[in-house]
Amino acid sequence: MPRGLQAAKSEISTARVLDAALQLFSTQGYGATSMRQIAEACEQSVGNLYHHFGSKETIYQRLIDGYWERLLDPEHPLQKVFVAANFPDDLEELAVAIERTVEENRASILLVFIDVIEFGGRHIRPFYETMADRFRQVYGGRFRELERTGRLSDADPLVAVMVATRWLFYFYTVEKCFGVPMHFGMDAQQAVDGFIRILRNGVLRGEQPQQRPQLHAR
Amino acid sequence: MPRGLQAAKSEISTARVLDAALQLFSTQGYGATSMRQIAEACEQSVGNLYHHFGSKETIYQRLIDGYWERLLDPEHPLQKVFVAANFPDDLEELAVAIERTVEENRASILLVFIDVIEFGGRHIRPFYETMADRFRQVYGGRFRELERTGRLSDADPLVAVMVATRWLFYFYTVEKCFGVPMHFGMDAQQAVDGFIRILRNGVLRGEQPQQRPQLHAR
DNA sequence: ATTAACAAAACGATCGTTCGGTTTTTGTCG
DNA sequence: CGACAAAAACCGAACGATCGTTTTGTTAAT
Repeated sequence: MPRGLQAAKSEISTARVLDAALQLFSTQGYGATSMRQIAEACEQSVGNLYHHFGSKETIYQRLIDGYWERLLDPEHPLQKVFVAANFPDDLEELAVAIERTVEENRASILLVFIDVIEFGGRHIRPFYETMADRFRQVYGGRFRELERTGRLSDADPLVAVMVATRWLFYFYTVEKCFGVPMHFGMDAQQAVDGFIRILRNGVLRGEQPQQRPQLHAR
Repeated sequence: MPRGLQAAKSEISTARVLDAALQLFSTQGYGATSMRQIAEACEQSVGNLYHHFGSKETIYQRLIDGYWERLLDPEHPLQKVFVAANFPDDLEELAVAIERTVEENRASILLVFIDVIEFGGRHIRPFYETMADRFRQVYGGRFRELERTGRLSDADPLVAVMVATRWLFYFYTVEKCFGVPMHFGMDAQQAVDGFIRILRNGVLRGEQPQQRPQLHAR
């Protein structure tokens, strides 16, 4: 069945191949997963996989690209929270969006760590650079008006958003992807609620302006 | 050379083998690293490696155990900060201790992620359970007295310490181990200083008691 | 007839591990 | 001390399995 002018209607289910590969890569790593394992899992011949994908790394790259596109889609809940940019009032929404994102991309997120270890981050680097640009673009402008309201303390709001985003993302990643209790036995909801509360008001009583010790020198 | 009554005096440099293995595992993953690569890197024969270690996984296990013991050593800077428990005044010291810990254990920390991916966290789980116990033990008692001073807001101090510790650890891990800009292009010192400031005082002006929106339902 | 889709065998390389054999060290007896 | 078995250290070939990929061929759609 040759590819026609309309959308290619190939016999093989590409999605099924990618699903199988994702499941195997994310639980064994890239190098430890074989093409024969992938072929067996999606009930295809090894030869046919090479016919459609060309190489093992291409399959892996397709998985990374898919995750990337899903996350950068303007329709994605996480992007909507970013665009709305109601920090710090939207912290609960941010938490929920990140929780769902991690939940729905468990395996893909593990690919990120696999890439860092086995490829030196080669496949994911452009993704995070794009994210950083978009981030500064959205919040950079937004915060100039936010600062004028006088609601924020003198903490750098850009740092604050980064702190919140990364902490939540990492917390849910450990919680949902790693399966290892790396949070000192803390309960998830308690930890997230506590984190948000601290983020807004700090751990010290706010009546008197806090003295700020000199930050450590380098 | 049979092992005498005194400490075994083996010819082979165990440290050299482990160093080579750590370097390879941490840059390629476990499954993608071969015994022949390790043997070549430490200039030993494959047979001799099996004579002294028995299997590839044993070498890996020894590396995990070594990291564990280094971190749990009461003389380790990080443990000293934990025992002193001057939260939140010691946040700068905590940051420095964690930065140094990550710096000096770059490769071993990558082993943790390798374990999560390729072994489902089998080798590292007991370690984090021990950490959690010790953590609650130290800070549980400490915070009962700290709360009586009235300096802390009503945020759960145990959550606060966990938040701080994990955030710093993860931040420096990404910074020093991953080599990928995952922090939205934020500068390291700026981010850490900002984080500590936020942790103490929050991002909102503290004059009036903040209204606390209902946390999201599940 | 042409070409994509698919399957299976084959290729050279490499995997973790074992094994046979040699070298080196050690403990013991004369 | 020297001789000598026992044991550990060490090496490299070999084993069976499996790796990513290619090749060869057949089937099915256009």
